[in-house]
Amino acid sequence: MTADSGSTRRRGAALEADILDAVWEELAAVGYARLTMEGVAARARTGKQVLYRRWPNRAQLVKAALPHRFGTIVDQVPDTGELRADVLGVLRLMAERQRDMGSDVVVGLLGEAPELDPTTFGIMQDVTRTLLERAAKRGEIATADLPARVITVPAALLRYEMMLSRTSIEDHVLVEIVDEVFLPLVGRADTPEARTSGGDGTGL
Amino acid sequence: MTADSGSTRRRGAALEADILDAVWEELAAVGYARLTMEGVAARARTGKQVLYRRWPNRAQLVKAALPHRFGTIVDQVPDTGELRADVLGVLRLMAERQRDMGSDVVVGLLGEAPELDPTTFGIMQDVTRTLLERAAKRGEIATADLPARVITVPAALLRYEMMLSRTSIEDHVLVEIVDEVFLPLVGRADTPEARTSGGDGTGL
DNA sequence: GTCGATTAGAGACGCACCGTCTCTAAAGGA
DNA sequence: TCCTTTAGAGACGGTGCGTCTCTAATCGAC
Repeated sequence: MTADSGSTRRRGAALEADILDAVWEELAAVGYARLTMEGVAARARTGKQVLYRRWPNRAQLVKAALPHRFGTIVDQVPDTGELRADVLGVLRLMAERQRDMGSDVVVGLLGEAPELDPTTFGIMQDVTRTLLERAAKRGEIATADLPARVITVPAALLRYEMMLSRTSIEDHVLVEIVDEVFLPLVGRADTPEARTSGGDGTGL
Repeated sequence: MTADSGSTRRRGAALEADILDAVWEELAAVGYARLTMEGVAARARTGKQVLYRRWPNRAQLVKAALPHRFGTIVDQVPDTGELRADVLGVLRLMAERQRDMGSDVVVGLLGEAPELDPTTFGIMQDVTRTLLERAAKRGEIATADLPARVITVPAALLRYEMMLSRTSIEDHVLVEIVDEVFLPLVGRADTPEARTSGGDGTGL
């Protein structure tokens, strides 16, 4: 639906942008599982060869469409002055993205692109570490010097949830991850026993 | 490689068992991504129709092959008298299974079988709860009455790790999940600050 | 033991999509 | 203006899907 580019023949970056838009529309129309190179080419009004000249396969094509649509998450990290709100904000960003792109994209990509992992998934560790360091500087937590395993917990739990559920993630899940797991783990000053019984996590 | 069944025509349960064995061999030979119905049929020396008569698609077929190979995990839950060893034991069981079936099976199944989740994945919550209740009864932890979100943490983190990594999970990852995340969360009596700096988790 | 219902084994079939290849002509730079 | 690049279009062989058809082996009923 990129409106123009009606009659003239597109090239280079402009063509590429149209193609990635088409990927996005195709994703919305049929989902990742039934997205085909031919479908994308048709929607972008171009030939398959044009696609294959740029990306070796479906997974790489879709992977390229994501930042084209979203930009990097690093530019959108919240800074509210409170750790809980920061982490929750980041998780909400992730959930929102997944809602936009359809629930089967992440697991689909993962299944097809073994080499996808490090760049795409490693970023969240840096983001979370940044939030922790800010919180430590504010005195909100004792130290940001936590094991990588702990730092990656919120993103890992959320992504696991995303991969399992075909539907979009409800907000209370994010709240639970933060309040029942992450904050207790990082030892935030004012929530030592926030997790006594089976609360539904919607409080606060 | 089920040895016999050389000349006579198989039927019913015996045939089914041979097919599921063939699935397993095919999985080992080519991995989930390149496993085909035709390949399985050929290896089991039968026709595709025999497969389709029993399972509607590849995902269901493979899903059926897993318990045929492994049995249910519920029958193998360890009971060592110590929470840490119990949880670690269960995680090792999961990791071992994944090592056996190939790293791409879980994510592959997940991508193709939306309806797979609840039965297959929900079991770990009950297992972990059982371990916690035993520990509580022993007085090792204050209470087993923890939020579901916390109880599912170890299995969730491990499965996330399994889905990301193409290779098999190293044992120190399991140790980290238990020592740096799970035990601190359930508030085990004797490990209040086991998580000061970036320990490698191999201790003990 | 014979008969009838079931279903295994084998393969052909049309279909969808893959990834490659070829060709013409439009675009853009020198 | 010419020349290089490459878009747009489609054909191609190949693979695997899921369906369908046919023969004959097997099993249960009697």
